[in-house]
Amino acid sequence: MEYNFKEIEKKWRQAWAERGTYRVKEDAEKEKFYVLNMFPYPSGAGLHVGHPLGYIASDIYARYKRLRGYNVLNPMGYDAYGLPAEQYAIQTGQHPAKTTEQNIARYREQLDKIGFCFDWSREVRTCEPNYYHWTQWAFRRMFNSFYCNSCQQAQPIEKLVEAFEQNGTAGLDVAGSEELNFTAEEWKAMSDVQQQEVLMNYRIAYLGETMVNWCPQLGTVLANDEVVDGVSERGGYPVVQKKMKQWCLRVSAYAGRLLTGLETIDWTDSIKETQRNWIGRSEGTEMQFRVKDSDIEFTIFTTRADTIFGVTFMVLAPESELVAQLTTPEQKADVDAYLEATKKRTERERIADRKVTGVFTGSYAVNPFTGEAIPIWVSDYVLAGYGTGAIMAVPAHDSRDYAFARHFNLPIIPLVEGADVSEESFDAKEGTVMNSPVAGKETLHGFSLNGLSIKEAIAATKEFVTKHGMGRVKVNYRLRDAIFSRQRYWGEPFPVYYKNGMPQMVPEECLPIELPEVSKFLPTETGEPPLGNADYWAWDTVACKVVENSRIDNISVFPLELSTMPGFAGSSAYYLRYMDSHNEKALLSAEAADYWKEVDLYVGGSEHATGHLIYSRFWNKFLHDIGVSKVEEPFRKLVNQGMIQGRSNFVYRLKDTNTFVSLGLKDNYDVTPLHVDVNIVQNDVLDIEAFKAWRPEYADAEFILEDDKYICGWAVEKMSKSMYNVVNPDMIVEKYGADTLRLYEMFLGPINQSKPWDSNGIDGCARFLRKAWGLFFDKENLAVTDVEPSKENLKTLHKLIKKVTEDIEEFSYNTSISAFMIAVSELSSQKCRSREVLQQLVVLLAPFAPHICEELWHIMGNEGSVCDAQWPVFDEAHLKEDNVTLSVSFNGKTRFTLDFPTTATKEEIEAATLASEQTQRYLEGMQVVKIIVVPGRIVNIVLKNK
RNA sequence: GCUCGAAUGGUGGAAUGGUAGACACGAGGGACUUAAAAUCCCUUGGCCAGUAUCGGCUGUGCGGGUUCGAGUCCCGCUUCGAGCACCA
Repeated sequence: MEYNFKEIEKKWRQAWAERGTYRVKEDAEKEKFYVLNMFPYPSGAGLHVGHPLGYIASDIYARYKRLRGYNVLNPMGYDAYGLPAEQYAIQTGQHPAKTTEQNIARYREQLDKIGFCFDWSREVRTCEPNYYHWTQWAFRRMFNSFYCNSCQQAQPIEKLVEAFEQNGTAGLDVAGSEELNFTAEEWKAMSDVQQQEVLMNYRIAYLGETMVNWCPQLGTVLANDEVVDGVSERGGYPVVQKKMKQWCLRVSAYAGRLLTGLETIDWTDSIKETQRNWIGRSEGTEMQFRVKDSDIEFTIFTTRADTIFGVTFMVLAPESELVAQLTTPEQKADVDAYLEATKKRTERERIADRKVTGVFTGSYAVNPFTGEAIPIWVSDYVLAGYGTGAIMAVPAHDSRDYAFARHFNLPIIPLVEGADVSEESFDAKEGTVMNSPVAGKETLHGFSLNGLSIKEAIAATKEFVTKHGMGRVKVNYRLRDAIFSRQRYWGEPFPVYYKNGMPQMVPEECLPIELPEVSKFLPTETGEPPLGNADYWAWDTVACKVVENSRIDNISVFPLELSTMPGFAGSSAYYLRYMDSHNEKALLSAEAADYWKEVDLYVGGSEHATGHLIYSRFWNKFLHDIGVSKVEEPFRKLVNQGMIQGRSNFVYRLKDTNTFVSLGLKDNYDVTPLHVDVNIVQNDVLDIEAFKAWRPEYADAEFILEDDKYICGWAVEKMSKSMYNVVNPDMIVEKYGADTLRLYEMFLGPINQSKPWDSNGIDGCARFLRKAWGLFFDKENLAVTDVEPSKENLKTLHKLIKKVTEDIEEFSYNTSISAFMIAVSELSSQKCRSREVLQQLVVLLAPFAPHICEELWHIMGNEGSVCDAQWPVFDEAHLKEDNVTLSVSFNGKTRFTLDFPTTATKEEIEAATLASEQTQRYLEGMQVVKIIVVPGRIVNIVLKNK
């Protein structure tokens, strides 16, 4: 019987949908397993063959786990808010909701053809009110929370108010934007607005005036991970630094937990390392410096407290408030000019030309250890946002300080024995300390580091500084708070209105605040975000609710927040929502959270390492703190699928003609390479008729062929429309079937590796499925019978069970497919007819090729679905043989093989090997030093000359 | 500059320290066919020898080392990829 994949796949697609085969419910009887894919942004271009790679890999795992008896949750949805739909709206006037709807429909159609076991009843879309209700809800809770450093947890803001009323800031260890100090009396004396402003300093979601990445072309601010090399990630437009009032999330408060949490999860080292870099923990010392002839004191941060004796100048960031305080009248003009100049330079320019610039303030600091005066400079190589925005400069042992000292002719004092600082600084943290202090100089309490190793010196200085109240040990993180506002239309609206200039949360029971309709999607004439175009009273749902619940008489005097939330808002807790996606009362029920807990396997691209994967860990930790999420870390195991690149094809046109030269001959002519649609090229051979029909200008093209064929050139490039190298999964499904596509995508190589898509090898997988199908039939009839399986049959089967089970657990799908190919060809040559063996083969193959296996399962007369079969049990006994063949080596070089009974002991093998005729030939004139027997593998005889 | 990862035939890629190149593609040869497609069989890292005899050498980016034995472990490089990058 012919393998008719079109009919089979259509039939089972429908049957699975009708029967709800992939619906899951919480089931206390069964152990749960949660498989998740990073949900896609539905772009207008549809899916290309790269997108399903991860989905197929996780689908195989989900199906496998189900066959092993787990209750598997494998949901899917859409990250539906995003810039492309909005930009399309600006250009065409088409509402983003409509574009998004259409794109989702297309995605769904494509996804359905591949045979995934998604439970679509749990689908979420981030742009739907019943979903973003909970995004707004979480934001609201963050606004009403602060982070307690001593208990490492988010807590309700009321607790903080209570503390202020009793003791002011005394004894508090909480995360804040700035360090504030006030007494309970001072707190009580504050006006309502003043108190609100103080609280804003501590809220986890807060409105803060910070330096932001402003992208004028996009008309919006961007988060740090959305800016690459000083331009926007989307569109590549320039980004400038600008001080603006923006919503922020206090991610930095969670830096410590984000870092230590990495140790508890099963992710690749490279992603963990990337996150560690991004979090950027650095342990150092904060030290106070007094300004000479002044009461002013300021604090610096250093990881190299040991280099205190080599400080020859101090540097302030241009943005630092100290600059104005410390600049002397004589220097004021110079400093002002410098500040003006740095303000004009964008981030990009600062990165591009690292010129050494700076200016002297005219003031001096006092070295707390030696009493020496040290000049204080201003330079933009010191960043305001990190540490305290001020540093002690040690040119001998820091390359940046060194460059600065050289440029401005400042002294350089080496502090490490043998370090040569005549050409460059010595930055390494190894060696023995000297000149600390310089011989004969007096220091505070006679403090000296001379003779210690650098590590010892760092520790000694820390201890001394702490003991004498000169500073404290401090851990700094590079991780910044996330900027959470975007001046865009197509995003979640904030549940916020303003009263007396201070933001107020819309009451919880009024959520969700729905996105209003607008007349146009651009900023307003007064420069407000697009939401400013909404007819104010068109926010009727919002307005009415606010009026009712807050008993506000006239809403129009209380402006609404016009920014929307960024892309990562909706994607930060979607994995929780899948657990209970129809719940209207809560983000999810406690029962659902208790049952599903966390994602056991998360599959997606590594490009989200510093974006989504940080934000959602943060978000989950917050939700964990308030009791919604049951676990500290949301994603237990993470697998990163590689990117599928495009493999472009080229034709070579003779200059100024319509004649094309085949690849092998092109060097003899003057030719221009042109991209050609990969879909009219097979195995690099151009389909000439299709080429002529491709474009009108090629209709009468002529060709210079080799071997009667036109061979195309190729290159690996990004998969994109303009390179004509996009391959759609639909086309592959049409031509070969979904099962072949699934197998081939997995056979391409390890899933975590990036590789170009190349349709060349797909025939091999198609052939394999036809051969597998052929095992079950004799011409037109089912050939499977109840005969006893032969020993060979069982051996082949159990070899396969072992290999496939191990490989799936390790996501090594390409090797398990190889194992299937071997098994099928063995069973085929064994003429296996055994129902027992073939049925187990079907179950093993079902995760990879579900349609064909479901069909075979039913043809063999089984009830139900192959999805609910039992995973075959491996039995070692079937692999045992009477004889084992061992290779015999001399000095590690294999010479011949010998057969031994399986039961032979090491000693018997040794003796028999030595006695054998073949061995004797090699022993002539040699002496046996020793014999190594590795059971089942090798016998190695070590020889030397007599 | 720092951190992490990788390097194996014409191609994608296999190899718990134990016969390197599984499996697949491509290529070459053959069978069937009027022919093509499909299918099946053989060969396929390189060099040499040989086909009456199932043979030899070499080979996993480069240079060392550990080991009876290294693609695999250790040290030092080269190249490529990824992340961070004036973070004190």
